[in-house]
Amino acid sequence: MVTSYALEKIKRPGTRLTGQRRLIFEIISRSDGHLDADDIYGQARKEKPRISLSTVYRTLVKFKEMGLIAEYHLGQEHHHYEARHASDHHHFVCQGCGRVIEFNFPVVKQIKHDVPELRGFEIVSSEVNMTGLCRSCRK
Amino acid sequence: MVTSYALEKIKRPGTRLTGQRRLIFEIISRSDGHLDADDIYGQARKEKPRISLSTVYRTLVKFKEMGLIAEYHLGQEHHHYEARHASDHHHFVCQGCGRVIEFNFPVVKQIKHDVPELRGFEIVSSEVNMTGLCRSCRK
DNA sequence: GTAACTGCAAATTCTTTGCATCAAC
DNA sequence: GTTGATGCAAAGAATTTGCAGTTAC
Repeated sequence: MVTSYALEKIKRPGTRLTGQRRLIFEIISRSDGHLDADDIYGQARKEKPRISLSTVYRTLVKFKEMGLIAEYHLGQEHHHYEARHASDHHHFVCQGCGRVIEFNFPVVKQIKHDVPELRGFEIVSSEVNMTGLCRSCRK
Repeated sequence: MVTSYALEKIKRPGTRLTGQRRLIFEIISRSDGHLDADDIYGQARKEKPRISLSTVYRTLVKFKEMGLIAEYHLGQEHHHYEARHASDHHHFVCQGCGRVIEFNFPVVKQIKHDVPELRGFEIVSSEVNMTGLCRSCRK
């Protein structure tokens, strides 16, 4: 059971809370993150076979706009999405095994402190992506 | 005139230095960065009208593999490329005016120091992307 | 009841591939 | 001469859009 507290944000003038949106949000929330649009579509169809891919895409755009989810660009492939809980949570993709390692690092804080070029800016989202080799793949 | 010192890397067994590659490298080098494949194609055609988009893409893949250029995923759009000079150079995209601000920040160093999850990893590339509002757009 | 949302199919955009020809080594 | 690179056209993925019908508010 997913607490849909965050979903209440959806219910505001001009935006409606439909079954499809509720479902998509649930799928993203209960996953470990790193779902792409097609993964979401696949899972959603199990419960609602007539849902369409365009609805998934349109919903993801909405959720992004509303700050409910974050979109990542890992590797050269398509986008991945995850629910926005604690922010400042980033990604390392191993070029050997393809595994994605998540890690925490307070970039925004560090950058506000260390980067004069951005002084006075409002930082809304931040993303750190690294690639390389994990311990096992280094050998 | 672009010093093609870096291009010498290309001349190694199994890889040839063609006019197209020289041209594409020059375009990327002399630009301020943030060219996408189509920008490069457009500029390349001015000098070599019969060059093809596939050559541009194939060349970008080669250059990436060889570490000559870096690929960025700014915003939700397609990829952007720039020559790899000083690394640890990152991007902020203003949601108001669309301007891209570059800044320097030693993420790799910081993360090696601060993030236990990645201890023992070999970090090959790093990318920091931020979005938000620049000073002028905050009003 | 009205405006927002949906499904479907078609369109777009970005990127990759197959193949015959060309050119760097 | 051999093999890697190119141009072209066609295929392929990911994403967006137009529109008529549906549904949340």
